[in-house]
Amino acid sequence: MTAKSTSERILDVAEHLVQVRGYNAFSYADVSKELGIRKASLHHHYPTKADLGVALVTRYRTGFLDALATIERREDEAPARLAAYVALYRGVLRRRRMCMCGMLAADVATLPRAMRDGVARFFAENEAWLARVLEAGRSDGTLAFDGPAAAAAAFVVSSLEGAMLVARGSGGLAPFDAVARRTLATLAPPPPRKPTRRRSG
Amino acid sequence: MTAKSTSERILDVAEHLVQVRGYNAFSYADVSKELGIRKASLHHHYPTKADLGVALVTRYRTGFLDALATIERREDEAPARLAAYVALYRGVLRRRRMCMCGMLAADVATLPRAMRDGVARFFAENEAWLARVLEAGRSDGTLAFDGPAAAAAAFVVSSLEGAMLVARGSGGLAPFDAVARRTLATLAPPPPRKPTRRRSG
DNA sequence: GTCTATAACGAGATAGAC
DNA sequence: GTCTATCTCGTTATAGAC
Repeated sequence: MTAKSTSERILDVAEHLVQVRGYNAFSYADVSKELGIRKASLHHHYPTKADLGVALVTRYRTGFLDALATIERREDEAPARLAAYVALYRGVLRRRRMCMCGMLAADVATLPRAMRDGVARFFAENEAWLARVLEAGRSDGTLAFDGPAAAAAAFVVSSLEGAMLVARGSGGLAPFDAVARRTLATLAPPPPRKPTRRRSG
Repeated sequence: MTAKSTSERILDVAEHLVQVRGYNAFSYADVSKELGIRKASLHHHYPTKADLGVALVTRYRTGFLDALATIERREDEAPARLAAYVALYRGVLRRRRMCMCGMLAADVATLPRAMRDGVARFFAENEAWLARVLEAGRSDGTLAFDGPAAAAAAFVVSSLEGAMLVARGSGGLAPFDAVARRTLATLAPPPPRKPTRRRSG
């Protein structure tokens, strides 16, 4: 564990600020205060706010890809992979943050093009990964759903992003968990036989 | 149709700006330009931006309640009411906007308390209305789902808000429609008998 | 109710010393 | 790579004439 470079610590602080306040509600001054370093020094690492924003999106997106790869190494079954995917989101919310790209999706009309492209790519990559997992689960019978896997994947991403968004405005983890459980239940295979009318959630 | 008062036209423009850019990315200058009226005049109607923000949330929230009441007058069956509810969201997205309270939910950390309370109330009222519709539908057999109606209602709101959010970043109406259809399918009663394995979505 | 004028502040950004 | 100093602009907000 080498000590973090200044440019990385800038990204850490800026990422947190974007996840909590949004892209347009944080400033170099905020990062400066938090890091105990002057504004001008920040501009040395990221000349413009757009540069910082692009670095932020790129790191977040590739970090997420890494996390997805880790899930695939650790879990073999589709349902376990799905659960780990949900846990990824839950971990963000537990730290009282919103998914950074969900946040940026709200700000999208005000973002430089390179950032917008990064955000779109984040969602595309998430859905592609999920679609693969879902399709595999349907093939081996551990999951069940109708229609294209890509559509089911988009549904999962939307539900989770929406659950985070709404949970921030209302409650916290409990509402998120309820929505997440319901989303996963959508993909569960039907019970073997003789449905004795038991609660599924 | 009486001519709109200036204070209402201010709300119209500000609402649009919030839905597209977010609360922290619009200014009195933007509204001023759009309306052809000086910034100082805006302050006559809404002394501070917080005042404007609170008026914005209140009007949006009560307007939504009116729309829900209209749905209940026009549609008798739970599935039709649900479909009309989804159409409400779709209409917002079709105009290339995001649900204003979904937008404000992203900005929540930067909002004055009165606005936060309004946003929370918006979601609470939406979920309460939906829960009533869902419970009625389950009672008369036009809908089917497990668990408390309130949980299913929260799930619907989250999915739709998330679908709007993600659709803005990626595609447009088509991805939203796909998610909405899938969300509604979650609440559909099982087909009568002999499921001949046909696509449900 | 709308205007001109202006205050007070914070934003993103740059120059140049160390 | 960090600093001080400074610039320019946009922001919210106020005072007071019309």
